[in-house]
Parts: sequence; structure tokens; C-alpha cells
Amino acid sequence: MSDLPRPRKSDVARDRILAAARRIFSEEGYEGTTIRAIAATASINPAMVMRYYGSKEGLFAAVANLDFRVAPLAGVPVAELGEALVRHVMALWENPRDGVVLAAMMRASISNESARERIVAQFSEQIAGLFSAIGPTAAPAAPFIATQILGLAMARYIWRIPAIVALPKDLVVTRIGKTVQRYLTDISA
Amino acid sequence: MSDLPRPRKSDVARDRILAAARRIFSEEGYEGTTIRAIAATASINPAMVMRYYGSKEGLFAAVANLDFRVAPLAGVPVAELGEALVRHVMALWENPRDGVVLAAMMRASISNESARERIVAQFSEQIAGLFSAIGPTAAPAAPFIATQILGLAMARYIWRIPAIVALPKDLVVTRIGKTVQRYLTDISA
DNA sequence: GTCTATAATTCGATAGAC
DNA sequence: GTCTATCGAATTATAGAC
Repeated sequence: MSDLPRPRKSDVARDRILAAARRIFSEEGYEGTTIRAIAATASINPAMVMRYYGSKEGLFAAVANLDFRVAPLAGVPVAELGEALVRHVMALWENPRDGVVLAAMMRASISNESARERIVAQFSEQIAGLFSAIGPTAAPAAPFIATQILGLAMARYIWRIPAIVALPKDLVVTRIGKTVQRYLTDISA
Repeated sequence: MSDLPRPRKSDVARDRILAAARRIFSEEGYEGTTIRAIAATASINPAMVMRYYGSKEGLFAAVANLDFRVAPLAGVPVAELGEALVRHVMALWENPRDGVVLAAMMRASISNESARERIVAQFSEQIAGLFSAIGPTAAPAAPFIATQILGLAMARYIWRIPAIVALPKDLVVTRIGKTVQRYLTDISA
């Protein structure tokens, strides 16, 4: 009855491989992840992983596509952007699917040079796009905001430093949001 | 003529192993580092590395000892602590020896769970020591300051994001120093 | 103390039957 | 499309000669 084509069996297999790859890359980093472990998690023969994605690098490239989904932030009044940005980033990290991808990319970018280059490029591009959408005066603030946001993500979601994990989400949004807001609007803050 | 005992040959070998280990762990991460690569760099037989340090984990433990050298900061007036802390951290990272150790620990902490636990514990302990030395009112600010400082270090020294590497050091000290200062003194900043 | 030789695994990737 | 079998290389770690 549906107009959608019934998913081929191989598509299902591909998706299961991708889901497993996301999770294991995010937990073990690039070198720590094995094709065999991904195949086992996906209940699929390791040779099929190679057939579908060609190589370990190819599989990672299929998983690692940075998307901050910053479009909704374009409509936020400038005066509220600081908190909105922090809240958005935290929601992204705490979303099961997005958080796993972000963690995978961060981990891989730290142990693998070619992954680092691709990810830094994607990150810089998206950040530049966001801040040029906000307005030309915001651009110089971008690198400072990036350090604050990246540090929050690393400390809370990658290293899981107890004192930082323990902070209530609302308090994080308020205080770090205020810092971001100041970078954004106070020319010398 | 010196009262110091002449270094035994094995001590020289140990030091060369440690120096090589620091560099390679910092560049390749834990998984990406091999005993063989360390031995080759140190011009020493791989079996000797095992003999001296027992295992790859043992060698990493000998290298990975976090020391932020925060003692000098205790004498800084509270009003200047923000900038002083940022300047101190940047000097640490840009010092060839300390920077390599910090990078090694950060990289390893991301690909190896036991390394992560040890490093997070050491980090938390030193941060807590520093802020309790500053004063009891500073303690609640510690986690926020940690996110800002960690983010700066990751972005500038690990990911080497071009827009952030390009920032003049003085500007970083001034603006991020101001953020740290505000976390420190403004109760609700 | 030093080194050779190698054990025991594990990895990514491939060949080829079905 | 799927899977078995395996290759070739690399890894940590050990045994034991010198």
C-alpha cells in the first residue's frame, strides 16, 4: 500500500552496521575500534562490512558527518543567543543518536590525523556559517565561544569529570550562557 | 669531581625511553603508540622497554603524571587571577616538555578507559587544591573555569583549529582571562 | 644487562566457493 | 549477496642464549 519501496535486506544490514559503528567508534576511538567488533555488534559477517564500506576509513567517513543543526538558532533574538546556544549544544549531546556521533568524531579526531583534519574543517565551516548568519559583528567572537562550548562538551560528555557532570543543567545554561552572550555582544568581554 | 653519582648506563636508557614515550604517546595516542616505535626512537631494543617498565601500561603510567605547577598562582592577587591562570596554562602548553606530557595524557585519556580515570582523578584533585588555596568562595567557580580552560587547550593545542590558533596570545589572555575572572569573583556571572 | 628469536594474538583485507 | 577460510602484517609479551 505504501509508495515507499520496501527496504532491501542489504539496506537493513547497512543501517545496522552504521548504528554499531557509531556506537563503537564513539566508545573506543578510531584505532580502538575493530571491524570485527562492529560486525559482531551488528550480527553481520565481517566480510560484509568490508564489502559495503570498502575499508575501515570508508566506514568511518560514512558515520562521521558533523551536523550541528544550527538553523533554528537563526531565529533567536540576539539578546538570548547565549543561553540558546548552550541549551542547543547540550540537547544535541544528550540526544542518543547525535551524542554518539559527536563523541565518535571527537574521539577519532584525537587519535587519527586524517579524521582530525576532516572534522576540524567541518567544524570551522559550520561555526563560520552560524556566526555570519547572526551578523558580521559576531564573527570575531566565534573562536572564543568555540573554546567555551568545546570545553563544556569535553568536560561533561567525554571526560565526564564528576564536578562538571554534577552541575544542574539549568545552572550550566545560565552561567555558561552568560559567558557566551558576553563574548557575542560585549566587544571587549 | 662532582658529588653526584655518575649516571648508570641503564639510567640513561630509561630516560631516553621516557622521552621517546612522552613524544609518541602525545602524537599518536595510547592505542596508536607501539613499544616498537618508542624503542626505535630511543635507539633501544624493544625487549629492554619491557624489562624496564613491565608493560605498555606501566610505561604510560611512568610518563603520565599530571603536574600543573599551580603553586606560584597562590601568591597572585585575587583580582588578577583570571589572566594569570590563563597565562600560566598557555605557558605550560607551549613549554616543549610540559606540553608534550599534557598532550600525551589528553590523547590517552580519550582512547583508554583506565588512563581516563587516572587523569580525571589527578585533574580534579589538582583543581580542587588550587581553588581551596584561593579561598572557600572560589570553589563553586572551579568547574566553570575548568570548562573554559580545557576548551582553550583542546581547541588551540590538540585540534589546532585555525581560527583559534591564529588568535594573538595577548588577546586570548585578556578575553578568556576576563571570563575566568568573572567566574571567580562574580557570584552569578 | 642486552639482545635474538619467537610465541600467541589480533588486525584489516582478500580470494573464492556457494 | 553471503560466508568461510585465510593471508600478511603488526602487536604485546616472554624465553632463554650470551
